Amino acid sequence: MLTERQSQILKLIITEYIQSARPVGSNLICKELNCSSATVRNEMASLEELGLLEKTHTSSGRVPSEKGYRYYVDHLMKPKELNGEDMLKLQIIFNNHQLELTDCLSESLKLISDMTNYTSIVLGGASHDNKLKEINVIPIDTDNLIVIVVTDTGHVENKKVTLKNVSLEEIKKTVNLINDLIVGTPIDEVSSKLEFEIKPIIGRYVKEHEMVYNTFYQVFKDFSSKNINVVGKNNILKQPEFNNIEKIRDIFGKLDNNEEMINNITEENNDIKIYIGKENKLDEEVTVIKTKYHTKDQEGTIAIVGPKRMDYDRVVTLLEFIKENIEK
Amino acid sequence: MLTERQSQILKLIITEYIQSARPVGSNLICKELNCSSATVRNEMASLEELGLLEKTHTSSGRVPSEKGYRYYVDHLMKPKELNGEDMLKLQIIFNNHQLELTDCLSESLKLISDMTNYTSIVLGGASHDNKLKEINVIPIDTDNLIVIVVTDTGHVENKKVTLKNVSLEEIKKTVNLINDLIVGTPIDEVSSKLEFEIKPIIGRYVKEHEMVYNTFYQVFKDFSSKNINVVGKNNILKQPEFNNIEKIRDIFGKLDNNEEMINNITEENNDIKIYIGKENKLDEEVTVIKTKYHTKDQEGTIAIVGPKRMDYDRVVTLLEFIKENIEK
DNA sequence: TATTAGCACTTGAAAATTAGTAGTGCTAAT
DNA sequence: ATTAGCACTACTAATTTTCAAGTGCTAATA
Repeated sequence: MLTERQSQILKLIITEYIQSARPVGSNLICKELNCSSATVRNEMASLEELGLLEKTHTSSGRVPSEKGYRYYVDHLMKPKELNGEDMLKLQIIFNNHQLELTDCLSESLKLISDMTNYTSIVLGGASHDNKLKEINVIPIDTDNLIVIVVTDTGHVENKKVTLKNVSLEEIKKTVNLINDLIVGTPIDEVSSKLEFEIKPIIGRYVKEHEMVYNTFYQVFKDFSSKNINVVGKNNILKQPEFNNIEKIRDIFGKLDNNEEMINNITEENNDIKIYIGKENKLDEEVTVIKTKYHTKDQEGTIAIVGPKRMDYDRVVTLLEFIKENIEK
Repeated sequence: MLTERQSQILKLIITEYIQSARPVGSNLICKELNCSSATVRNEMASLEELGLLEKTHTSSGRVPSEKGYRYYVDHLMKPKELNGEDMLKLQIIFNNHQLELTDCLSESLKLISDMTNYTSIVLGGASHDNKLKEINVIPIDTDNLIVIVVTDTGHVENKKVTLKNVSLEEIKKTVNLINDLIVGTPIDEVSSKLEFEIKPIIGRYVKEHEMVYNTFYQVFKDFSSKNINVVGKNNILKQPEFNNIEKIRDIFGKLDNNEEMINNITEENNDIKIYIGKENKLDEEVTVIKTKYHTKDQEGTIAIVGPKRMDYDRVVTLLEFIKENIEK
């Protein structure tokens, strides 16, 4: 456990470093406390001993270690009041009822991204209790048709499919079967229902049943897959830690790899969670702050990615605010 | 007009510079020609006089000027045979008939982007002679419904709209009217037909006709707007001309600004056009090679963006190949 | 016992110097 | 018309110098 003064010093160093990005020396700290720089140096040495601070070289000021950030986040940081101006801008987005939820999220995270110069991610998908409302087919020509799938929350997905040698009538039959038998089913159970309830039946009615089944199966599979939106990628270039091409290429490569992102960013926890450096799966150089959100329509993850030297309390407050606002 | 030897030298310098990215000296050239470096130097001086070459400093080798590239492109470059391996990879994409045209384009340009380390852009929109096939509404709850618009080529767009105090019956009436009166209309004439043929009529049937009209008007307006896809943005980071953060920020900022991109990239010419440096509206530092494509479903622009020191003949050949393949 | 003044020492960053090299233009000879 | 030869230029990379920021330790102090 840290003494009161050690806590103060650690906190000062971290907040200072967060905004200056330069190692913090004892002189700066001792002005804030009523003691000499020598005293501060002694304390700094202890904090370094504890693994909470680091030096960049023997005679440099101190920089927080990952453990230091972790301690700050767990014990020292106190939630910041949301700046009135920021709140106002966000509220304007939330109050625009024209916007669909996903757009609303993207817009507000874009705003946050611009305000903070971090990168945001919106990862969304149909909610688990989203139910199939209806499916519909529209023939285009003899071989091609559009399948449209609608959920009870108004999410629509469409796909153009090619079905050769299958009569429109057979397709309509299949569609009717689906509409009769599995409408109302939660979207992520549709695939199995399709397999166990529809597949055995259409064999009797439909000549090319294997092909038809596969087509619909594919449509639903695409439907339930997640979508991802990475917002304000360029803002991160303003961070001094991304000042060389190697790092930029590296992080941009990762941010652009949707599959990897979905795997690494998806969050199952409903609280705001903070993953510092090695704690996150995306990149050792960054911190990811994220949370799961869910509304009646939809659920997913919103995340902010920035350098470890991140304005933790501000980001947490902003994410909390967004989460609250979209969930109602 | 250049002498034969001047042409040779200019061409050698440009091709060499394109692949080395370093100023080209007289020694390198004289080995290719049967003459001394001094002779080459004299010729280089003339070419510089003509504005086709430049020096980076008094005693440096030569670098092509924009005018030099232009001369190369207009007079010196001869179309390259498409490399067998490249062609094979592209053909695999084109032969995958599962893919919709837009995806096919995006995939092949992604491939080109990875092969060349330039950035590609697919700018697409419904073709002018795309026709409205049908519209459809699906009610979600009392206030919300989904409008689905389908064209004869299988392009589908949907939008969730909120219509308070409007009965489902009234909406259905409007939909039927649209389906009766303007199905078959080219998509970019729909808006005006909506205004002059539907608007006057629904006033009689529908109580909140103003609101209903506006809703549908908005849906079609969204539908006909263009979409843009910038592919392989990160590859351009491998180009030595983008080796400082400023330039990266600058070009990425531009590439991310969709509106600006649509304005600056859209090409109306059916040939492959080359815009070098100041000739293009996107960025002085780059060259844009682009062409308009049109298939029966769709038309738009495909473009490649790279440094002025671009592998012109290769890119032209690749673009030509893609254009040919998608247009059939 | 905790704090602090003071000083020697370390290191990196920036500026200045040096050395080397790739290339030029010009002149005079072929 | 071409070319050998040479003086000259300016960049690049390496090295050195200078400077400031900051440390750790010791000894004095409250």
